[in-house]
Amino acid sequence: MEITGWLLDADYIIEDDVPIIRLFLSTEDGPVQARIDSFTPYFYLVPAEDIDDLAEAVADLEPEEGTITGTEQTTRVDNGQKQEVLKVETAVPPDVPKLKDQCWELDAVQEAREFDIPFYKRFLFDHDLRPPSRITVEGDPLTDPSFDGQTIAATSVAQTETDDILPSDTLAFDLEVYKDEIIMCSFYSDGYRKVLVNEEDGFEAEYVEPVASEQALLERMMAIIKDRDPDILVGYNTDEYDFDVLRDRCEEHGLELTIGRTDRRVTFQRRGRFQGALVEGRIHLDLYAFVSTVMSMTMDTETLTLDAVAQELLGKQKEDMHWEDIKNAWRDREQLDELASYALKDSELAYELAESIVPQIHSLSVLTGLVPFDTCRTSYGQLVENFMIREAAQRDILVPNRPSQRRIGERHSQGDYLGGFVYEPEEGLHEDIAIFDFRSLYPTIILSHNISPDTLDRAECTDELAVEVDEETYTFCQDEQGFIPALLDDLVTERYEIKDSLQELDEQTQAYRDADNRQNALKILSNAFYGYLGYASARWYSRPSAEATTKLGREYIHETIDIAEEMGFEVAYGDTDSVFLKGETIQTDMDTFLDRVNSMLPSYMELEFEGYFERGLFTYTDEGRGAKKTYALLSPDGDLKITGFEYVRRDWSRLARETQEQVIRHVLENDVEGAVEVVTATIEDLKNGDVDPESLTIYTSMSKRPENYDTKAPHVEAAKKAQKRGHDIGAGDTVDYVITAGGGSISDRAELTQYADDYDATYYIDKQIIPVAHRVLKVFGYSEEQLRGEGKQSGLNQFA
DNA sequence: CTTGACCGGGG
DNA sequence: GTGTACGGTCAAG
Repeated sequence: MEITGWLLDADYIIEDDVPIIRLFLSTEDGPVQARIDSFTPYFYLVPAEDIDDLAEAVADLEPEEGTITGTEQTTRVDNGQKQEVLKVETAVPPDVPKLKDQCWELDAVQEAREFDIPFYKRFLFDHDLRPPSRITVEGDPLTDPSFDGQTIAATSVAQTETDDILPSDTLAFDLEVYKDEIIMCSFYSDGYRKVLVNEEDGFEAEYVEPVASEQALLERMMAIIKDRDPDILVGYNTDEYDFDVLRDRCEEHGLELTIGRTDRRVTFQRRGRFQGALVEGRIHLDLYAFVSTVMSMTMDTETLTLDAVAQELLGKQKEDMHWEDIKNAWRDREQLDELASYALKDSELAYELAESIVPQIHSLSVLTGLVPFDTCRTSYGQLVENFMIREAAQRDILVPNRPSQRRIGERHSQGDYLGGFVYEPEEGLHEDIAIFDFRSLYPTIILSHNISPDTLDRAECTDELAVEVDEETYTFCQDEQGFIPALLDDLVTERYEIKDSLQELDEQTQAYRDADNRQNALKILSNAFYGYLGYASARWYSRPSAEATTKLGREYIHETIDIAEEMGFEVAYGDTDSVFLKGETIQTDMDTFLDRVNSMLPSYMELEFEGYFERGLFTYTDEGRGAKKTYALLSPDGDLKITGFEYVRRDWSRLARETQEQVIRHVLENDVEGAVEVVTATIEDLKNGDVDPESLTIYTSMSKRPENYDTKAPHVEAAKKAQKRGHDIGAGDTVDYVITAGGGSISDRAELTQYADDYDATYYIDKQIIPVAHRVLKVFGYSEEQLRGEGKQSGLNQFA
């Protein structure tokens, strides 16, 4: 029989000493497990000298551990050169590491290769499967009571359409815990809301289901997941928190945590510093894992709390209930419906985040060939590397070995190399700024200059590109396209095509969203190659390639600046791939400028017009030089774009942040006096006690329990005082406090916001408002004293 | 200035 | 499990 379905996940098991690949599918007729028993584990040996000598030595080998089931002489491409290798096949995957060690000791062996690629990945890469798109399997039905669905013994597997990606069938969940016991478990899905509550009385909401005990809650929770049987299970920080709790509590009650489609319990896959909770037969995605590893790079928020991430991506907030309130409410059995609603909200946010994030994970999976479980938890470096390994398999390229710890240390100890060029701005206000930037600068440099470890310093080459970096000269052979440029060629070309086609699609359609996710995945991956070349743990690490890339980037920016200056524009600022230009004729001469720059650029590279701004503010550093990476821009429609002002952080009060934004806005609207007035008025309000203490709150997280601090710090003292009032504050809690009026040190007067009846105006003026305002207004000659409303001559700080 | 410990998210 | 992979910040040395 033949079955077509979306490939959710893959793994392998060993039965009767035979490795069996298991593919978990979702089909229109329900879950399917396809088992393949014909795939053989293998690795490669590179001969020290002669391939026949090597083959003979391996044939004579009597392994102490593991079984060699066959060998084959074949040819692969190694660092751009043809290389004869011996493919060694083993009985089971665990034999591979054992046998490669024994083989590597043979004199005839130079080195072993491709011995550490997990068996299920090897299978997916070699068959060019792209989870979670659709595949077709052929074979006979099989009885397997351990799987909740149909099982078939597959004899053939093939990818069908890669653009037919798994439709959403998602269940979000979240736990609430009090004193190490689960008190609530919420679920959210399309048309489904449920909060299980370990408390039988007092709840009104229709979605609440009371249960009699924690054990009953766990049993009901597992039953709900099995009953709803979702392909995808999501949550926020579920790998490191919720599943940890579930494991512990199930153990406590003697329950098995089985919520997958097999009879196996949830397993925890250690991967360096993270663990992933694997639910067999489904895709468990921890949205925090993907947000923190991949998405945070392009996000504005500094913290990756569910609240902040939902705020930025969805424009929505969690309900306004603090952890302290939750504990108290539960302890006193008060506001129970608010509690349930809070619990539900977290699942709802996770579900809504999943609607936008999961398709991105899927697109990256289709591109890299990783299963969504892995894509969700993989760093940029691993994403690139897995993509390269799969492409290497398709091109008969021999994958380099991972560097040893010693080698990684050596790479680190080489220190940093020069990055992008940053133009030091002249401080003050600049008018009429046009910003231009290079479209995908580093990917297009690598592509158009054929920068790659396998084109570097080639012995026989007719067309060489020399790049001088410091004292060194690196040459990249232009005769044939290198491995990395070839990959980027595909990625960049496809992305440009999709970007073009997007313009003809309606944004509301699924086709648009699919194409947009695909182009975003292409962008994420292609932008990660440059970083990968300089990543010390990379198999294809090439510091010369990374250095040459930034060197060429600096050259292109300099040439762009030269052309701009020749044309009479003034350069206000520039950073790595962008230039900020000024000049009365900038609007009319823009096309000429772009033409001149673009005509000097090689193919693929392009300078684009990014935007026009009426005014820009640049500050200077304490040394009196133009501050790089710190500026504010005002667009013609009144939008502010603020970059790098360090006071715009959570460890500053909201009043300070808002004051700085207002000051910047006034200054950009050519109203410096108005900016000063904002400061003066804010100071007056503070002095008169007219400011809401909420806007003075400062947030700091506790790294340890309050009593374990040796030093006296405001947040620690506030926490200690709160403890005396009966609060339970532990390591990891975020403390929100206000500096109150009165005598003693700052720390003595720090109180949790809820207990702050007043505030210390002097503190907020001197330590919060003046610094953020002065940061901007010093550019216009204002001293801190002047902003405080004192005569410059006084020089005394009366508030000290 | 360099080195080592700590931290992220969750309740 | 064909295991075990981060990067930034901050206090101490």
